[in-house]
Amino acid sequence: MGRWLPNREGLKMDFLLQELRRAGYRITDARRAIVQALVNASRPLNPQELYEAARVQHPRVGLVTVYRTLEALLELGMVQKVHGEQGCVGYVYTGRGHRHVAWCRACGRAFIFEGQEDLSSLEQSLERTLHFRVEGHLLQLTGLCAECQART
Amino acid sequence: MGRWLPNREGLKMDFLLQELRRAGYRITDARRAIVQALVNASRPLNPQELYEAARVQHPRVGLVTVYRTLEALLELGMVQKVHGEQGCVGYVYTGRGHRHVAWCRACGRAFIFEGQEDLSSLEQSLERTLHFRVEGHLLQLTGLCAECQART
DNA sequence: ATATTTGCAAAACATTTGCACGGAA
DNA sequence: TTCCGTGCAAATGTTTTGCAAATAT
Repeated sequence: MGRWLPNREGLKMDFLLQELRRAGYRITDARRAIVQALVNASRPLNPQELYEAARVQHPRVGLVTVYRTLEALLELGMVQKVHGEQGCVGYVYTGRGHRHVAWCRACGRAFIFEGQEDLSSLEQSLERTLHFRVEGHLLQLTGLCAECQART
Repeated sequence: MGRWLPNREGLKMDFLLQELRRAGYRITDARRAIVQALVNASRPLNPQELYEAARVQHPRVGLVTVYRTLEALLELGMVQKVHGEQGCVGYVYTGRGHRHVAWCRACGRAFIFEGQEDLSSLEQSLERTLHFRVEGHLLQLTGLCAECQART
């Protein structure tokens, strides 16, 4: 792949920076480094890990700025917290829209996919039986990705 | 309701204590108080809140014991962590089996229901397209319960 | 020019651990 | 009697806050 062509991660990074700018945030070296580390990550990163990854690019960045940037990206719906069986395993870039996450417990990678109308029948059933009006949901899957199944 | 008849919460409490005993845990005053506070709660409680509630029954209980008891109950699948839009809102008794949670953002109550095979089509689709083998999932809903809708 | 953002240090908060005593089985 | 469980205190780990200096717009 020629290095003068933007790769997939470069596109994601530009998109994220655009979204931040559109929302009124300023684009700084710290945010660039954090966003870059995030989209380049092969798996969800927690704040500490993201901090360490961002420091490669921008050594003066502080952990606090990582927290603040994650907060902004969550607010904008660009990033999701990923839950493994034992709790939060980190944050992952999901992009805009209704995305779900499948997390491989073996390699730790997260697979992002569009949330189809999978849950509408469940939601209708809740509405009918409990009269509960569903506004949002958290759906995350854990298991084994194709490669990690093959590796067994 | 006659106080000599076990009420719904009393039955839940007995069940939880039995399950703890079956798993090899000893039944102590601290565990009794914590379990009682948990099943009597009208909404998910965090460790601090559960600690305060348990102290009504057993003032000598320590916060650490609450953490350790919650850990045991989670391990046994008797209790689930409840996630609101902004993060964890506490732990709720769910009983054995595959249960899902709908959390009302207005009154804070959690509604527990059986997990039907809602997700099997989604899981099959993941299997076909990504060859991802789903082993477990986290599904929680947020919205408004019937009473809180009426109250508007 | 000016309002946001940053990084530091410290505070606040949450959770876990070591250990001697107490209590369930 | 035996070993598990307890509560305390302290350690550890995580996230937030106040603030003066740096910087994007």
